[in-house]
Amino acid sequence: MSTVYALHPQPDGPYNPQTQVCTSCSVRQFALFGSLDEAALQRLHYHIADIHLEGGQTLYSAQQIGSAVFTVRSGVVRMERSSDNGERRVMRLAGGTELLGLEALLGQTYAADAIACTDVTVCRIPRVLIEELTNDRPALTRDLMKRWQRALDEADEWLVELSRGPARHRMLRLLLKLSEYADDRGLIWLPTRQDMGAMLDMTFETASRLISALRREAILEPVGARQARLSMEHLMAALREDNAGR
Amino acid sequence: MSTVYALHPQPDGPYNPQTQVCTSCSVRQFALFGSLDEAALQRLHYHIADIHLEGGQTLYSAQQIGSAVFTVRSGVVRMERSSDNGERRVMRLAGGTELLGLEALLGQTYAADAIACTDVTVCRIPRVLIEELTNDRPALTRDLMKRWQRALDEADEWLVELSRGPARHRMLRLLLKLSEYADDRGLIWLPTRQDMGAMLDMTFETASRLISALRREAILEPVGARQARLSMEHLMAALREDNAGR
DNA sequence: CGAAAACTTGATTAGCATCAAACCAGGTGG
DNA sequence: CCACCTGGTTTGATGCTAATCAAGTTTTCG
Repeated sequence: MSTVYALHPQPDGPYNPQTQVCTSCSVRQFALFGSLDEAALQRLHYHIADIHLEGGQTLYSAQQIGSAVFTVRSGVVRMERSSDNGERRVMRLAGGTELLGLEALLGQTYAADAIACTDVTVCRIPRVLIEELTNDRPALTRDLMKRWQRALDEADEWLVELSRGPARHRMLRLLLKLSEYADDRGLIWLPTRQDMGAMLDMTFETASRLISALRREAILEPVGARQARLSMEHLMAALREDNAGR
Repeated sequence: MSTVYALHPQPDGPYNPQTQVCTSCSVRQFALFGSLDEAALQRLHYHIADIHLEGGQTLYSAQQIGSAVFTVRSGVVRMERSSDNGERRVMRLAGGTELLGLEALLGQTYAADAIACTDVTVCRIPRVLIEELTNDRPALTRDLMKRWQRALDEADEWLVELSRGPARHRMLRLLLKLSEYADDRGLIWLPTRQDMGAMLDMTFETASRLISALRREAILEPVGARQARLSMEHLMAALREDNAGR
């Protein structure tokens, strides 16, 4: 069911080892190599692979020895940890231009599972390539540090905004977070109730009740099974009201 | 009440601008400059200040423009954010050899308040000094990246271990975390009930009830007002039992 | 010593978990 | 094609956990 590309990228299937893909990459100016010119890209000795995943597939797993980082080009990826007794906790989400698996650059194992929520395209960037580039490109290290800081900011946000207060408040904040990853038609990805529970530390029944309530309040309108349209005005109003009442 | 040293270190009082302090620093081999030899330390143009804080004093505040990072040499510091309506959330703790305020190196404002929990000694390391050193010491950048990763690991741990599950479980995990910062006599710093509430997202009454219960169970024995002795065996037993029951 | 802050404990209530049942959509095999 | 199954979802009934409100005690500090 779930395929892992972190260690053994296959030369066929979703794997596409053309470095040229970078020069035309839609997220390049925001991504890691935004500061590199085309000449520098041509000189790369190692392959940047283009990977496609369907929702539910695993990009990499916690405890694996990581030999690459990944730039998300489209779709949403969730970072989660699950304990031996089957309990899951989604720690954060990652969307366009985000860089995942930074710990691999330090020779550490991956700290969490990275699982595609929607259909996802990512670039696999080998660690050795980063090492090669940083030798003559000190600007890249600063870029990497900014990536770490961004990950840290996200972690803090989940701690402060999504792990605190009553269930309804947490759900509203989650919807706000999901709106950051809305597609071009303005639709957000709507997780399963189980996943919502793992994100917000509540049971799936509670998540279901909350979503039903928000639908009745016209904050949310499901579109198909895994998507929804948000009314940002109603959402914002609900959040304000929610903040006022504490 | 709370003094801020981040922007304007005073030449008198707790401020001690001797670079020599580094060569004899008790945490140097674990800290940022562990890899620097004495000659390199002598060449530093900028002062590393030695700062002493009492419990409750602020090291720096969120939103300040940071011009320095800080190495904790002794004591415990808490990182917290408080919203305009007075709600606080402690995001994590930092103890010996930890490096705080990394975001200052990227020209960002501090992301949280850093407040001394116990009496604390820290080194103030100006950003310009780091910049100077990284020019001819690429190993330092890798060291910095490890610091970022460590902060991220801590953030993840708080998310997974201390922001999830029933109140008693979170309190037990907090005590385990506090045991990492035990002093030489084996005593842990015991936060106020308010602070426990801000760390674990519960009311101070609930925190008080839990601590009282744990005292009755001999997991915890208060020593003075702000300290306690832990029975690690009892604590571990309680945690196992707690994990089994879910 | 007196006031303020922190802590403890009790009574009540609200919010969420748990247990349970029914519903629905998509997929499989007869 | 339909019966069936499975996994996700919804909703209801009930109970437990932790918030809230309240009072009293201890500690701290000017």
